[in-house]
Amino acid sequence: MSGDIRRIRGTGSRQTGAPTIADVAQLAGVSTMTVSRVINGENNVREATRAAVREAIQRLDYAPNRAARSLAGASQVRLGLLYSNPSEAYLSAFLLGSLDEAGRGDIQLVVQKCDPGEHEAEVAERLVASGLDGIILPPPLCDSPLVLDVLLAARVPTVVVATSSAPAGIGRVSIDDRAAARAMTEHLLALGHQRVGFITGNPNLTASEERLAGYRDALTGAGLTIDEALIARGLFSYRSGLDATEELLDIAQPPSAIFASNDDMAAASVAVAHRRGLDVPGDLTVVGFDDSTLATTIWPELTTIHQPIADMSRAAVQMLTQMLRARRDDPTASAPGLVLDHTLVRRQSDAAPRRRPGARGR
Amino acid sequence: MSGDIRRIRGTGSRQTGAPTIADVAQLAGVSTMTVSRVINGENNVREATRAAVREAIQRLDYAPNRAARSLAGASQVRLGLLYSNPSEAYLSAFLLGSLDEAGRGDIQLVVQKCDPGEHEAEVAERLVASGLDGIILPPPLCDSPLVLDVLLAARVPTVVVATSSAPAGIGRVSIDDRAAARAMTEHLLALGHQRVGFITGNPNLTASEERLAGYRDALTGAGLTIDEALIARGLFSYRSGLDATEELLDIAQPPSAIFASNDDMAAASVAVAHRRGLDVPGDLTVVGFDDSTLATTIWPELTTIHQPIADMSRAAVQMLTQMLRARRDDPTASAPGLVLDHTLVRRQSDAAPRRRPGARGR
DNA sequence: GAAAATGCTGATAGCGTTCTCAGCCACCGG
DNA sequence: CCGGTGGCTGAGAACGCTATCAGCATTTTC
Repeated sequence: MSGDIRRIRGTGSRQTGAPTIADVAQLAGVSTMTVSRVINGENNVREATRAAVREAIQRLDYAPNRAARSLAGASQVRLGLLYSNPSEAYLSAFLLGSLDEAGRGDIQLVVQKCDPGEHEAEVAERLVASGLDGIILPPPLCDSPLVLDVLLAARVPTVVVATSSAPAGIGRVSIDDRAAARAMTEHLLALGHQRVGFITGNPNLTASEERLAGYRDALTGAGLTIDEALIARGLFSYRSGLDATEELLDIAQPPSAIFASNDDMAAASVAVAHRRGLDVPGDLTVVGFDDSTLATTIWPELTTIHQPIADMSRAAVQMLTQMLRARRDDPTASAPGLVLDHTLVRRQSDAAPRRRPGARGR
Repeated sequence: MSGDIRRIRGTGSRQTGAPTIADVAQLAGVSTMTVSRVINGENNVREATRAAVREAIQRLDYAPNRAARSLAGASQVRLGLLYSNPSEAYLSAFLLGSLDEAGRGDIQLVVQKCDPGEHEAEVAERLVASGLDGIILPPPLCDSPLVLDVLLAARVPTVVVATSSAPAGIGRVSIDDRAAARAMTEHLLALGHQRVGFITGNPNLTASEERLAGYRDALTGAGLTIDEALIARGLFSYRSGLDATEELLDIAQPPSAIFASNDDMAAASVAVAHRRGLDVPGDLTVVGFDDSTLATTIWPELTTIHQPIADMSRAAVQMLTQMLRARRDDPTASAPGLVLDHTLVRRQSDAAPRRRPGARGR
């Protein structure tokens, strides 16, 4: 009877055909309970036993049945994803990543929109009240003190994404915005640009400050003084990018390169440049940040910083489940932080400046 | 004992506190099985009994436990969502709608990307092999014969979205693209435009044909002859829109209005117009289709056809679950079709033509 | 060296629903 | 009046998992 790995099923119509925990237990020569322990990563199982169970799981290609699991009391993990109005491109990448990761575990993702008009705190409260196990906050909500306060008060495990600072007890996934912005600025300086304009992002987001700081770092690092006239305020929106670009190109000594804090605004810079008859990158170099799809749909394609959005949201889901588990064992466990890598993607929107920079308008 | 509606629970830690089917049964004075029958809308329950059960359900505010349900029914529903490369805006709206609907039921959504490079049929086959209960196909895959053939052959219940024709046995959710395009064209004619340019979409999608047909309908309906020079070929992409617009504006008698088959291409038309120094809508009216976020981010905001994307994907999920249920009872059940309403959204990109249309260039 | 603590494992009892099958009743035709 | 038929209902067994608690070695403690 020991060789009976593949049991014959299929007489009863209710059989699903998928292997169950009992099949695994039988193959591994242990009880179902032990298998359950291995699956749930409990630490009171002997290493040898654990290995045998793992092997059996592998061989049978076993996956736990969600329904049974949550029914039996291990309460289906439900994670909330509270978003407001990021760009569509960001949101879809973010959703894809988190969905994928959630699908891997037995995690249910509850996606909730918080419209700009609504009171953020109320929406957050409602979400918490609906009995979620944890919450993921992509930008721009990741920097909303109101929302964070609600979540901290409710003691709901939370992970913020793409912000540079998180309160204690809240997990964080991000890239190093400052280093990335610095690298991009240094790239522009290396091309020979002397006057590099910068368009900031929404001041409510810490990422905006970080990127600006990176820009300043690079200039200072190169021994240049910072001309505040070259720093225009934007809000991450296309529209704000239009205004900021007009502003930058209207100053006495306009920049030969513009570094926008995101691709939407960079696209706006390109649009303004074109409207003014300037060639990009011939007359004006424009670079962005994020590497959203917009970066490759417009012409010329944007040189930008690639931010692994899907990986970040995936990591956020992972981090949150880890936090949940850690918290069950030790309610005072602290929250981790994770910084992922960025890359500078060079495309067609940057070039060395023309010979006599700034001589044009004279 | 009859007054004991609210039972005291909460001693055992596994108790959830929510009323169960047994509570309802007890209150209604029937067995759990009868309650189950009422819940599932089976017709072999006496009307009086049914009413009593309904009443009990109301009083207890009972809601069936999803986990238990799917466990007992062996029917955890898993739906696949196979997408390729629609616009980010479309995808995120689509995901949001379907996720929301899936969350309402106990449905798991498996989202799978089919990259353009890969063989669609293979990806579809792999998806089918992974044991999904049904598949949703948003554009552009909804019009891929290869994918549809695989799904039909595997007899996997499928719903296509935003295509005008579905093979027998495949459900369909869409809007009336033809009527919408006709309405938009009639709107332009009503404004006084005599020469209305049209940019077609990707010829592989039936929606493109439908929109073109609607354009033709309107012109023919108004007693105008159709000038084929006013119809430029596009592919739904921004880039293709640039080329098509150049083409339209270069003909001998250029149009005073351009109707692009989607917003991306309309945005491209606006960009080209601006580059040529034309004011929109002063010198050129530009209208789009879809009402993607792009429509409201660019300047001027686009007059367009609003397509309820999230509602469509929601409806697709609903339809698929209905199909699954119907099929269980009667394997030969046919697939339904559903047409949702569209709306013409008027913004700032359309206006009456200048006095002497076409006299400009002379 | 006995008693108590610890580490690992398994038997059993649920979790809340639906499915199967059997039973009851009323009605029908012969 | 009997067997058959069909409508309605209920008892009990799944469904696949985890919680609980008991049991057995093995240590540790006094």
